Amino acid sequence: MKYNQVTIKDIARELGISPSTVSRALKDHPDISPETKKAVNELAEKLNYQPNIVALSLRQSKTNTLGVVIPEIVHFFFSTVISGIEDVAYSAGYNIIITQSNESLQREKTDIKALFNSRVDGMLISLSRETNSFEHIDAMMAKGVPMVFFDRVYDSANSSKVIVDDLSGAKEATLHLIEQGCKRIAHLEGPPNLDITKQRLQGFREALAEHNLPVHEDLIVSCPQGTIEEGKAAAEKLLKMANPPDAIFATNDPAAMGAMQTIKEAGLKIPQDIAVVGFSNWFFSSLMDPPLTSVDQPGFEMGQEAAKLLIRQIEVKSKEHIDPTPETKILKTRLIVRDSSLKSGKKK
Amino acid sequence: MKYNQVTIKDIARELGISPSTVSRALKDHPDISPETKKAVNELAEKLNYQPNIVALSLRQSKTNTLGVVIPEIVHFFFSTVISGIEDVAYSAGYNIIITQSNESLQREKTDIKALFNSRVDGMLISLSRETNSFEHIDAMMAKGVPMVFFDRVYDSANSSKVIVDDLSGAKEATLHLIEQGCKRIAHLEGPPNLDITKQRLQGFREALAEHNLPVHEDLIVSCPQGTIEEGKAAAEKLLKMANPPDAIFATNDPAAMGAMQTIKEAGLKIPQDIAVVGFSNWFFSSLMDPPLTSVDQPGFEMGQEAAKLLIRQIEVKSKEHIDPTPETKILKTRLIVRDSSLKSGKKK
DNA sequence: GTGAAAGCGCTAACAC
DNA sequence: GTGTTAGCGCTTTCAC
Repeated sequence: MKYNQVTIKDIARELGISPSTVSRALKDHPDISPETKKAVNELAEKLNYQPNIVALSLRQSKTNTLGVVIPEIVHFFFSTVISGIEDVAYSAGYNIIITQSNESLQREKTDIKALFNSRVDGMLISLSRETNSFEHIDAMMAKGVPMVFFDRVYDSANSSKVIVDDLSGAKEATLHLIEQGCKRIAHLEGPPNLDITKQRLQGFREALAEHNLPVHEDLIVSCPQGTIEEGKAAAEKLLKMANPPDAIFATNDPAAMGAMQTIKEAGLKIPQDIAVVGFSNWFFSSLMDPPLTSVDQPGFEMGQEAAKLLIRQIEVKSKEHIDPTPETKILKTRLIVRDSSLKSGKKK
Repeated sequence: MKYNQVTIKDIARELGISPSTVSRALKDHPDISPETKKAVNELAEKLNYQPNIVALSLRQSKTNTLGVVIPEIVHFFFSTVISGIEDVAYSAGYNIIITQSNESLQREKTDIKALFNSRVDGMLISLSRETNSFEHIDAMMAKGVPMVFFDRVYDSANSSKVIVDDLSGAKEATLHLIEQGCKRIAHLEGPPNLDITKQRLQGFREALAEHNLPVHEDLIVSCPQGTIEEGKAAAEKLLKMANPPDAIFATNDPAAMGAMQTIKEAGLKIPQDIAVVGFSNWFFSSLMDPPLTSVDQPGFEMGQEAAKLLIRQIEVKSKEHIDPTPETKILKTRLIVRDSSLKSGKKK
């Protein structure tokens, strides 16, 4: 902005001293005499001087800004992550620039390039659903841009990332169902190309194996888009079976909701006739009817951890002039049980 | 960032020409010969030259960045607004810097100052719940910083704003209940200091008046924090009355949810025994059981309109060197009826 | 058609 | 203790 903003020069002129003295006085440099400091600070206050960060950024080749590339902002999980990022960034004196790829690889590329042009000090990235090539990422890493991936990560040896322990989370949820006496547990899968889908299925399998329960492959139903409709369709299919399941483990929010709707419409009780657990977040799940027991994903914490990792990386790099070794942080999920008061009727 | 990024100078040196020529060639200046342009562009491509936006910003006193100050990011409505802002900003070539005040006046002040120091070209602001003094805003306006307020606006003559027509929305929702045959309609109010709270109550009153229905003041219950618990408490109080209401108009999401829970727990049917409408957004409301008829708030559109207004203001100001006249944009809500199939049992 | 020079606002050697 | 100078990367007069 122009708006003839007051600069260090204005203060210098008015006080009959040089701009560098003003600069030093403002940052409390030991060389400057107390009187000068006082005069400068008072005038700065009076004129409401505000340092021009853009000039500073150019001068120091450091913008104190983090770029964020996220698939979509309007999503409970991602907005929670942003909030966590903002929290840490604010405390550390960084701004955040948000871009959303809208799940498009093309947009993701454009966004990353734009962030680079803005000379952000580092980037926090969650890949789009479409992303299957990584030259745009590799190019940035080659330039030495600090990057931290979260949730939808780039699985490369030399990139830092923050992920959720999906396998353990899924296992824990499945064990909960088993403890309640469920024997035939269905599994609603998510998008096939995502790693988390595999992890969650694996956790499901491990829980069954631990209790010597067979895995019925026909009880594993795919919900590739993660929509309510898919959840409904899946539940309809399952209910029609000769030997329907006594529980459903839905690995995404909307599918769980859809399934619950269908079950209730069929006149069945949750969890007495069919128990349902979800893989989602406490907020939505608590609103379901009945409230859904679910695996809580620590979005806020993920944002915080990712930002911390990135900031550490940026600062190590600028001070020690070495590339810090990539780190991976795995966050635990938390099973939030909301059907405990109901399960007694079911336990055998 | 340092990362010895290639600059215009590098290209100039390699080609044995001057930086100014390179600059002109890159922006297709008519003076430059086709051969020079070709050489420059090819080398730029080869070296993967990326212009340094920070230098550009300093030079032109224009950052192509919009600052956003929002009470909280993790909120369906606000994240939707951000998405709308991002949409328009991206198309117009602007970055957005997000800050969240966390409903704190102090944070709001800090955020606004930080954005100013970053020399954003303009600001999009939704006030914190605490904000009751406006010097920090006035100071920025005095400096000539373009600002547009949205949703929680600064009600000053010379500020642009985008708001929702809460009065009409509330009226429409109430009329819907009246048409269904409801006679004793309760009103759950929101935070008392917000203007929207008054508007919504006013709309409610007008609808009743239009149908010559009395306003029962004891059916107006305050839910100042807008929490689920408050909604429950309010419903409990209402159900205990000698002559309980036959409908509840809840002016915020969580209160509607809480009320619905209490009503269902009391063994009453929605909407046959008590109809409920909310003032919220389609997404949440569709998940309720039964799905909630509600007044949809156009968050995405609000973000878009606010960003458009701001960008127009910025560009007018920079071109014509005049302060554009403030504009107010009032967006219509949309009543989403989800109880139409159920109401027949109720109509008298 | 191209180059030289100045300047956006700030800081950091280097002088004295 | 303070001033002078140079420069971050870029654009833009003003020369020629």
